[in-house]
Amino acid sequence: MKKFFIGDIAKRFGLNPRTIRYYETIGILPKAGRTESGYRIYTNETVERLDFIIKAKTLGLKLNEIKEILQLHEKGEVPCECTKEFIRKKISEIEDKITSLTELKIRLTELLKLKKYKSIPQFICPIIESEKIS
Amino acid sequence: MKKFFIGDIAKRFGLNPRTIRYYETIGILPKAGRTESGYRIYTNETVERLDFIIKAKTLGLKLNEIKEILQLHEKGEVPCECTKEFIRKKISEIEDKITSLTELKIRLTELLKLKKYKSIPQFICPIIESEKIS
DNA sequence: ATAAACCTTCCATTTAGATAGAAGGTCAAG
DNA sequence: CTTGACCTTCTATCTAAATGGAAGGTTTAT
Repeated sequence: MKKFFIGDIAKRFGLNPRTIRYYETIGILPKAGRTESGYRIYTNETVERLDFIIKAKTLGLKLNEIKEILQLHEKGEVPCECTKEFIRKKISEIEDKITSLTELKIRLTELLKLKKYKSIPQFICPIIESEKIS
Repeated sequence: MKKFFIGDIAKRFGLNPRTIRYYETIGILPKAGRTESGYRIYTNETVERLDFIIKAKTLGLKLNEIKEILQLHEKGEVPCECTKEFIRKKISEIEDKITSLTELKIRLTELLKLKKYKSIPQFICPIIESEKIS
């Protein structure tokens, strides 16, 4: 089996080698094997794990959520229920964010439409201060 | 004119006194006057400034953006153009965020609908790995 | 054999916006 | 006059996810 150094892996995933070491220190990547001189060597197993991590991140999971899933996996459990729970929570957070961003956008757009700023000299910025905060 | 201590102001705005000192250190609040014993004393001017800051924050401006606006104001300029620019940028950011959150939500929702996880034993979590990453 | 390009660890810094602890001085009410 | 609730500064910590620098050892290609 071909051995990979950290730079090979980093390049393959477009990551900084430091990031991969960081993942090891926070425990979402297993401790890498070492060459005689102390260099980390990686096998396909780690590559697959990293692939998993990146997909999960793309889905919006946080590193500590990914860690929980991986820990279930280590214990021999199929983490799908856990993952589903994270995903449900994530969807709900996303909905909340979309709602408040949409409201904010409406407010900001209305602010931009205002024309008569000049008449209120005691304000720092009439755009902001003439806003009716809900 | 009544003098206010930092706690009065903090209470009025629902802030931690530390936050108000923090705002002073980062330069979005002016250096407060002091009593003989060194206590910060606040006047209506600071109260108005803080009110401005909180409204701007509610609009989604970052503290360093607020600082820029305030610096324009100090220089005697009406910062509305600057504010409008921030607001335009903010709206555009919001639109981007809404777009990607919406896409993410669709993907996550589809993942939750999958039923046949068990058939793929070599995966860490089939929900995540059977995902087709764009 | 030597230089470039790696790798290692340790410690610190980044962003953003605060918040916490400690040690000590002050103010106000009873 | 004392007690509790303030206030001060200084330094450190938090989240999240890395990234940077320094000092030093290793590999690889020429």
